Amino acid sequence: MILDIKKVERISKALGDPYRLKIMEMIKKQNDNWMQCACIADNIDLAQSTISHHINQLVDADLLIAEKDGRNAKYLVNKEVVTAYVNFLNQLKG
Amino acid sequence: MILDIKKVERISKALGDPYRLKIMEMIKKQNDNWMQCACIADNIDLAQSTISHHINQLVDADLLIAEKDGRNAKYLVNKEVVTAYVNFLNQLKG
DNA sequence: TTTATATATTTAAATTTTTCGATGTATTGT
DNA sequence: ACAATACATCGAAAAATTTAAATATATAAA
Repeated sequence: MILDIKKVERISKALGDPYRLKIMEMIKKQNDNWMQCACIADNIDLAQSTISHHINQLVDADLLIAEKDGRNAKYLVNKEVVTAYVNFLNQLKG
Repeated sequence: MILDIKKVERISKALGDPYRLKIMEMIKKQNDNWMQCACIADNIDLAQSTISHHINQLVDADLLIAEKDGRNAKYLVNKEVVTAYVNFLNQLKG
């Protein structure tokens, strides 16, 4: 998968915030890489609407895959996109 | 080299801007990876002070290594930091 | 030494992002 | 049907970022 430059910008911007980085790391640490929204909110000291906004940015950047499960939301790290982003970065090394 | 989370944030933020991404790509494309500030300014339609500000953010994040050469400034992609950033990202895949 | 050149810094305005409270929507449980 | 739960969206204030003009600094050239 090859990312266009606008996508690289979105991904970078999404990763350029301490709370969003924390969210990514929390989800990574789950055994199956899945995490429920409510559990994320339990571990971050921000208003629910603010957390929702942050998660949205990660999903918009395709760093997270969102799935609805009844009234819950679950999130998974999108490995394919992380790999594509890494490939872009490796290019920068020439 | 292992980056702390604050550094990862700075690097991500530095890469989260179209002009800064363009600067990184321009420098990468040079045969020896070096590029003069004036040459960068020639290729980007922003005020000189704005470009200086953008370059500063890339240097602050250690994505670029700056070197003074008389009254000129030259910049080099810091491969070691890019590699460390890539390592952090690969971790996110679990 | 005076002038020109290359880059950095300061200041302030414009824009974007972050944040939260309030409200909306959809789903589950009683 | 009604209340409770989980998450999303809206609107507005606060904070951070981007931008450029003006100015400063440092080096080179005449």
